[in-house]
Amino acid sequence: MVTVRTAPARGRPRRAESTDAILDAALAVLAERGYRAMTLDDVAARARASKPTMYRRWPTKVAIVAAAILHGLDRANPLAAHVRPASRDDAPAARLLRIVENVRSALVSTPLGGAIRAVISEVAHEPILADALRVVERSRRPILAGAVRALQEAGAFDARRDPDTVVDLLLGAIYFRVLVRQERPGPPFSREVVAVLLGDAVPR
Amino acid sequence: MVTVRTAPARGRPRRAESTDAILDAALAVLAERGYRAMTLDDVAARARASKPTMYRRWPTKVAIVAAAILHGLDRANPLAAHVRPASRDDAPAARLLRIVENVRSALVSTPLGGAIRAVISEVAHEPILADALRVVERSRRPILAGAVRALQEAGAFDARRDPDTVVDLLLGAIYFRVLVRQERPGPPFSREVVAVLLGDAVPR
DNA sequence: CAATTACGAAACGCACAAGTATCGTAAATG
DNA sequence: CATTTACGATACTTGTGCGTTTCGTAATTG
Repeated sequence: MVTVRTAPARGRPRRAESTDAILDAALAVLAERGYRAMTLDDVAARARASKPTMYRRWPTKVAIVAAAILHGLDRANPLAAHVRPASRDDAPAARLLRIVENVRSALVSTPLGGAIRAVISEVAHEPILADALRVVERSRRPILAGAVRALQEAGAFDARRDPDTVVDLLLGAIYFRVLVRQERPGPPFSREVVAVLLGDAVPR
Repeated sequence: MVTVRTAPARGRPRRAESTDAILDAALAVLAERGYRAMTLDDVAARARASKPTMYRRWPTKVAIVAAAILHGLDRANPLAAHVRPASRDDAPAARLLRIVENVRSALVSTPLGGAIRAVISEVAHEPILADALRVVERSRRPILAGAVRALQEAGAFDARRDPDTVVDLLLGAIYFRVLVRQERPGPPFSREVVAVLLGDAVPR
């Protein structure tokens, strides 16, 4: 989380809990109703805050949504542990599978995932959202690409292939299933996706 | 195209060119401005038609957008030939590559592709759009899955893998690059994507 | 205690876009 | 020629939601 040093602090300080509550509410409403149907009155009500409190923190609706997504990302990193973090000690194949599965479960069944699905079309015309989505994307990519590279070094996967493209295939399959085919695949789908690349050498 | 038999026809008939012009305009505006910012006045102006003319044909904005997408699909099938149609006579690998490339170029640089990118987030809350997107998806899937199956039968690809999942990887990679990574990959990307599955045995 | 800033509640201004209505005219049928 | 329906142009109605303002109160500093 990037915190900006603020002025010396006069008068009554802002409630930090409100900030969190607003971003959580925004994420939830976004996932439930989509970007278009999400109103700031909804968010305010859900956060038990007032609109002026929101506008004191962010200037526009898109800014709030972008902040909510980054907030969701901050929140997801520690929480991803509930599935089980992919550790350096795993066998490369198991490690890859675990990361893919984390991404799947995040996209399918977390507020951040719902929010991403809701804003993905807006991104083309809202630079602020585009930046936020890029941050999310880039937070996962190196981990995944690293796992692919480890497999290549271990001789388990063709070393001539570009790891970034391989990541596109893996994550793309999940996004495609959810966004285009409009389904909510479960954990077995992650296994099958990884198996397409590694054959039946997918553990656990 | 599904045409519904209409009433015996009294009075002045509707201009079929207007219908086409409206759907073309809708597709273009959709791709340019996105669903939210697209106004029906824009569409009417671009189609050189009036709003009543539009509302005589479809009842709501979403209905127009859904019709435009299906119209774009009708229009794309013959036009996909401009790239070069994948024929039954191709070698399986070449055939697969050609279909993937067709999908890539359609998504990246065709009005239908732009429209799909624009509506993909709305789909979750607009059943009419969800149906339209499903029609598009299902129009391509069997062709792709068939090409995968041919490769499996030819022994060029692991026969134990589910062809539908393989299709998700292929198309997903393209959609992911465009929607999430916000890039516009060119033809080489199609080759690299297919190469991830088939190795360097990708022809042409 | 004075000054400053935050808070919730409520109301408001305002722009914008979907969908409708009106009107004079055009194209079809019988 | 009478009837019916479509057309473009234009104006209109109506709802909605962003962003602002006001107000009485609370929390902080000096």
